[in-house]
Amino acid sequence: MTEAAPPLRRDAERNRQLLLRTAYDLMATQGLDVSYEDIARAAGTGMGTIYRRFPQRQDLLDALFSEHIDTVIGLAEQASHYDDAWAGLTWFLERQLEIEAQSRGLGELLRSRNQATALVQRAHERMTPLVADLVDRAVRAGQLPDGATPADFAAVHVMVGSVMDASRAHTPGLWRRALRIALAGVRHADLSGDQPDEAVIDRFYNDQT
Amino acid sequence: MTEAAPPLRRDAERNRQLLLRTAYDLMATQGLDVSYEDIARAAGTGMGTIYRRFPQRQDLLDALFSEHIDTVIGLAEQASHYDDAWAGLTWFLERQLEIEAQSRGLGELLRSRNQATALVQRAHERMTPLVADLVDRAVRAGQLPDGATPADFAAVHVMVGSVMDASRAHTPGLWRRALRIALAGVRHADLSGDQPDEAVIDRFYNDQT
DNA sequence: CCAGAAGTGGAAGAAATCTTCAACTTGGAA
DNA sequence: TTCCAAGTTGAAGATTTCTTCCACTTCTGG
Repeated sequence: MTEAAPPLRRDAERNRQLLLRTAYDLMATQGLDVSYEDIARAAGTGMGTIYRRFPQRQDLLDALFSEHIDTVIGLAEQASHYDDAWAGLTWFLERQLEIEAQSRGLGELLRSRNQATALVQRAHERMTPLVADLVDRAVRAGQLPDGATPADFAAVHVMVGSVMDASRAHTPGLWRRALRIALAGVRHADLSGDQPDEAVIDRFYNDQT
Repeated sequence: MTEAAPPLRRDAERNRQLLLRTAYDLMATQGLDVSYEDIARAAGTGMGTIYRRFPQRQDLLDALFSEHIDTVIGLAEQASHYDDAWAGLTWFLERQLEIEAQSRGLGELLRSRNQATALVQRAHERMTPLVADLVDRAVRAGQLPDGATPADFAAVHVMVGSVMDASRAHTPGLWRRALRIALAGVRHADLSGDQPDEAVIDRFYNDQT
């Protein structure tokens, strides 16, 4: 498999952590597209240091967000164990969006306005079946209208996220209201026509634009 | 007031039209951030020509989109004359989004993911009171729950737009389903808590990020 | 304490856009 | 037909961000 990387020198490891913390903070408020120069300056290191440690932006994103993404996957797993499928769905969406509300960067990653990393792709592969099962059960239990699909919940996710992005700076809680609207919507809308298939979800979260 | 600009020479006017058509087409598929170089190349002119005619990007956007924006304002006015307020609201949103579906650039402008021009600002100033009146009437008629606000419709607009952006390339009609969801949502959600005031709308559409 | 491997800094090259401008071309009034 | 104001072109400078590289510094094992 992959070679075990030799451990970093003490000072190098300290710098690595410093860069990660700094990058995380900057991305929490400014989104994923913070320049390496800004991160290095804020961390007080040179450009060379961040490039040596994270040659590809991908490497930085993975290091920054993989555990958060695992957390979200964990939420989906927890939700899938709910007896009440609708309760599971709403609980999961709300938790996931709360996490995204903490960090603009993480939100962008999970909703992939920008770079869809392998990390995120795997996360969606794991979560989609879980959500699909919940949707299925909710439909059978009469909690959702016939024709509701997992793609509708991807849409809810993206929709609420867009409100979050547009209002984060001035009305941080507004996304909860949007979530109430969107969730009430999937329950009450007529979703019988032309259901989007599951492939739509992938494309949805991989908007290369 | 402003001096009447002398009319352009025939060939210059031809070039101007050519640039406008080219820019419109490019922005319809790629969004507002097309480079001047791309536009000039596609139109077959030099860089200097586009800069001479539209020194600020603002000038180009105004020339490109002002009539479309007037069209949308006209839709809001028509809608405001509906006796059935709910029918007016849904008709307006659907028409507006159909127009945005034709052109990614126009959608970005109307939802101001990017530059909020004076043009768009004025448009919102004109449309907001009209929508507010419709929402008011719909609430009084029992077509919308107490607590529904104009800002909720701004949210619906942005939400459906985000689905449109994420799916335009592969599932062009998906936004209609999202619109059904969002509209069913505002009718059925509990909107009694902490209403966003109207100032939220402006900020919403002026996301400076 | 020392040698050398590991790590660092920041200037400099590369690439992509934006913007200007001086030499050249063209339309149209007289 | 002539002339010149208006218009055009595309190369070149300015900016911004990305990326590399090497002289210099700092750890750490022996």
